[in-house]
Amino acid sequence: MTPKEQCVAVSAPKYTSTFPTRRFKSKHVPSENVAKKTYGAPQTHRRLGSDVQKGRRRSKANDRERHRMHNLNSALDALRSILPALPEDSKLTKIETLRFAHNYIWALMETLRMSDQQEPYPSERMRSAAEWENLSQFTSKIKSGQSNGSRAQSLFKLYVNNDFSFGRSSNIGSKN
DNA sequence: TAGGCCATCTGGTCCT
DNA sequence: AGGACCAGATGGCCTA
Repeated sequence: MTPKEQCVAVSAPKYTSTFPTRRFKSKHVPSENVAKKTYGAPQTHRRLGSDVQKGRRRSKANDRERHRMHNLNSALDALRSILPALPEDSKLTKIETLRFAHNYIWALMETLRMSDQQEPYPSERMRSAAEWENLSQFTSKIKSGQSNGSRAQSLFKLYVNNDFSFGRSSNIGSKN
């Protein structure tokens, strides 16, 4: 098995995502014979035991870790499924999903707060009227189904790549 | 081709 | 002792 084939086999997930990926198209080939990657010599072992025992423990730990990460990904998929999405846009990355969820929750809370207090203006935490305009434009476009225009696209990116909830819409490490 | 994103393996640490 | 969690390492795929 070539290194490439080996890695593809190793990467084969046992779960199936409900979302098409934007950047990762059918790269994973389901395989029951998951090859083991070979890394450098093992470092000091805290636990004693035969190599066979250690091998079994490692294999079980790998299975658990894989399962744990699949659960984490399933939770992320569930989160994606309840977030508004642009029709032609495909799956958000993990970090985009978390940022968007963070901003979206905050926007909903801000909307509730304003309706409770009958305030026509955003809170002082909102940086500017333009910022509020962006937020309300985006939510209204989502609600009206007009979320496929270029304006909506740019607003969507604004939501995904910025953090609105700390008084300033700080860019939080996005490359965009 | 470089950089981003991902799945997986791995060893260490903490908890039950 | 064993499981959960975490971060680093590794290498493949995809896009700009």
